Amino acid sequence: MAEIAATLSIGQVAERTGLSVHALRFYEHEGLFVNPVRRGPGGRRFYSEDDVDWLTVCVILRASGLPLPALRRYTELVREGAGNEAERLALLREHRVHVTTQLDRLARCLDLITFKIGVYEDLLDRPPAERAGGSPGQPVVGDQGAG
Amino acid sequence: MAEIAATLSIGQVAERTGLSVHALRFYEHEGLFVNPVRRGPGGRRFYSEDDVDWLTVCVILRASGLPLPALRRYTELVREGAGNEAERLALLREHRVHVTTQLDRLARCLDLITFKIGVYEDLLDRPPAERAGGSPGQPVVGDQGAG
DNA sequence: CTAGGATCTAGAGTCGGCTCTAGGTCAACC
DNA sequence: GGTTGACCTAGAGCCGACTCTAGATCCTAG
Repeated sequence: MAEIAATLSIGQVAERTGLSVHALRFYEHEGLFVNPVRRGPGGRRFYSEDDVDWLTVCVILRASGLPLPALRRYTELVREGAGNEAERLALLREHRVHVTTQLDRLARCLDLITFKIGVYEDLLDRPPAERAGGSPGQPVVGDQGAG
Repeated sequence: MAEIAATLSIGQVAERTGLSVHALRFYEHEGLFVNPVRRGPGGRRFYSEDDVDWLTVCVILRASGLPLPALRRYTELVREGAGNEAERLALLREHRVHVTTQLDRLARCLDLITFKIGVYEDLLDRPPAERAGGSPGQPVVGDQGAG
């Protein structure tokens, strides 16, 4: 547990989290940090490894569609400290429902896409002669003749 | 195959597809219809069941994240008719990659969320006395003490 | 005949989440 | 001492995909 790199510049944090330096300043402005970002000489921001860990969680929550206001709320709860775990849990559970719903919907979309891909693959596998003979007038798939 | 409801009003189509009437006009403007939308007396739009079928596909493709320009391109290919199936297939395959990537990412996000939910559930199941005694100073989970 | 509701057009506005600009400071190197 | 290059602030701009507005038209019912 050596004291390595307790202070990271905004550029370094951007590189590690995948967020842009603009986004980091924006997140700070939006109250998405648990602890106030410290400043070095000249007013430059310095971050800790804890900040990076927190941002990593934020990135994942954002990637799963948690809107900024909800993320801000969650941050506030964490900032307030122990005692509000039930509310944090509720927020996470609500979000999990969202994510699973999204996953289900996407999976159903994937089914359709895969089905249509299959239809086109079959169509392109068949030689043209065979195609001309096959059940004329019958659309291969719904979309007005084989969309 | 009786000739029922060959003509639907924009309101009816909105209801069936889940798109708003505004969105339907917008889609038309954006070239997302395979066939030109016919007009009744007074310039009112009338749609066929085929239009509804097509829109249903559009809705699914949009829901899975296909951007409008790509959807327009696909529409153009279908409009052009037979002969460009390979290009349609390529477009769909590319999109499928996108969707599966999205699914993977979401699934990984879900893992984290579920993990954090588990942590909070454990925490809230334990009686307060027990909580006070448990490995003091050790964060329960990364986020600065139990995010 | 009139009122209500659905529709029309063209174009402006909204929203979320950044992203970029302008104009400036500061430290380090050549 | 001049030039990078990373950083600063405040605020404007952008993007995608609608959504909404205004003002007009049209059909149907009472």
